[in-house]
Amino acid sequence: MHIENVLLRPPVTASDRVLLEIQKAIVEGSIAPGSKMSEPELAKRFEVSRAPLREAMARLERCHLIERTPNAGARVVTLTPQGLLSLYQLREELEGLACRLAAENMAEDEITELRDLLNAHLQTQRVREGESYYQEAGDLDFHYRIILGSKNPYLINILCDELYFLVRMYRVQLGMNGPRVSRAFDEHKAIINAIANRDGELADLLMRRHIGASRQNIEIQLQNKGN
Amino acid sequence: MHIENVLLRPPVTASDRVLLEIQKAIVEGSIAPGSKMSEPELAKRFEVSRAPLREAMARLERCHLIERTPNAGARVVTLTPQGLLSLYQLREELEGLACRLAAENMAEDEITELRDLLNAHLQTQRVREGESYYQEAGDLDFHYRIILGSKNPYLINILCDELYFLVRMYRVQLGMNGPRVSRAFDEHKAIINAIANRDGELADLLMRRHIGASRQNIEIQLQNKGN
DNA sequence: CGCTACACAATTGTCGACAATTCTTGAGTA
DNA sequence: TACTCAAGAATTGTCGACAATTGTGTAGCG
Repeated sequence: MHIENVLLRPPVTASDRVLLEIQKAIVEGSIAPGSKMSEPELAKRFEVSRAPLREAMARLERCHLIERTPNAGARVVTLTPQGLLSLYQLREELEGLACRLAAENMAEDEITELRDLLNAHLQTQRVREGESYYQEAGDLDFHYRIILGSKNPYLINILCDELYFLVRMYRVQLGMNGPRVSRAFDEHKAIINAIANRDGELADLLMRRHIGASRQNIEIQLQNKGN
Repeated sequence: MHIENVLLRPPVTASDRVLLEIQKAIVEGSIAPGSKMSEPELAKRFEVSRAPLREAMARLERCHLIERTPNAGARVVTLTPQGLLSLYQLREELEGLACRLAAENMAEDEITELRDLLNAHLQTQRVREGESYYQEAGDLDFHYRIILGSKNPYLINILCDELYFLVRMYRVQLGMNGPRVSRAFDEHKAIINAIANRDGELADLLMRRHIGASRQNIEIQLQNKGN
């Protein structure tokens, strides 16, 4: 049920397929941060020509997973405290806006679905206590739906296609499975209520806090790792 | 003095050159909104192979100037009231954030330069009353510097590389040269003062208003055109 | 007359090879 | 020993041709 790629079509072309594979590899760290992305090497490894590979790399750059310099090649991004801060500053603002717009624009049945989703996640969460993947998937699902509910195509594009892979990369590589889980559920519930009441201002505020708390959580992990 | 492409390198490669040419053509309307972007045709017209052309088109999609569908090709975007609204909703939020961050992070000499810039524009504005190009360039220059002053790389990328070409496209194709010019200068001045006083909250608010006013201005033009 | 299905044309996606640029290595010199 | 510079190797950028897919027009059928 996890919405993997919102605006990205099902991998119809070879470039799409390679993109998904490399995205996964980078997010999960099996291609190490900072490592060089050699076109001949990757082309051979994923069994495609360099043409679709380069197309995929262009899209990897678009979602900030790699950095290219002309005539010199590309490297996987490295995770830094400053980068995390910059990313979450943006997320707070953008997802706050998304919430406000969702409170105005979401259809009633979309809100109902969102509620059902949260309940379903609460069930699986109790059963599979601590399995961080499901929890992460559930959280992303929740955020995705609200973002889509904003009905603002540019906002959707930026958050779902360009920023969220990096968010996932930070989470996955820092191993997010702390005690924040149950609190996050409560926060999600409050946000849904605000949206259902069409209180955009409150939904905005709650989402900003929610993301702010999430950032603090990750910052702690990052500092622990640094020491 | 007009900062054309902030993060885009000088056109070192053929793909870069073609990108700049097509960007200009689309923004200025010499390639009509909604028209089909035929790869063979464009490749011949701009005297490159299809490889760099496709790379350029990938980047055009990134800044929302064209829309691609796999195996079917690309079309130039069409300007709509909804699109304008979505775009400016985002801009308000993002440039507000940029202002707040700029108030925190801009160096003193950067602020001084910004002041000088505004004064210089005021001079040329008096001389060349009504020449909308300079006025538009001046306005963009102002916004660019503040965005850069935020020191948030993701924010800079989104605004300068992905959204601003569309903003320009709306302005240029709707012929923005109304009576808003002098008011805009005053608003710019107030924003600079807030930044210089390190009052991020006020700078944020003023920028949101400034952009909101700009949106209303364009909306009027768009409605006039619709009738 | 309208609809479906097939074949053809045109366009997009992919491939392998060549050109241009950058990185590396090692010789030479101060 | 440290530095400069040049030649070689490797990588990226570009090209032209082929494969795969989509759109179109036409013929056939209901």
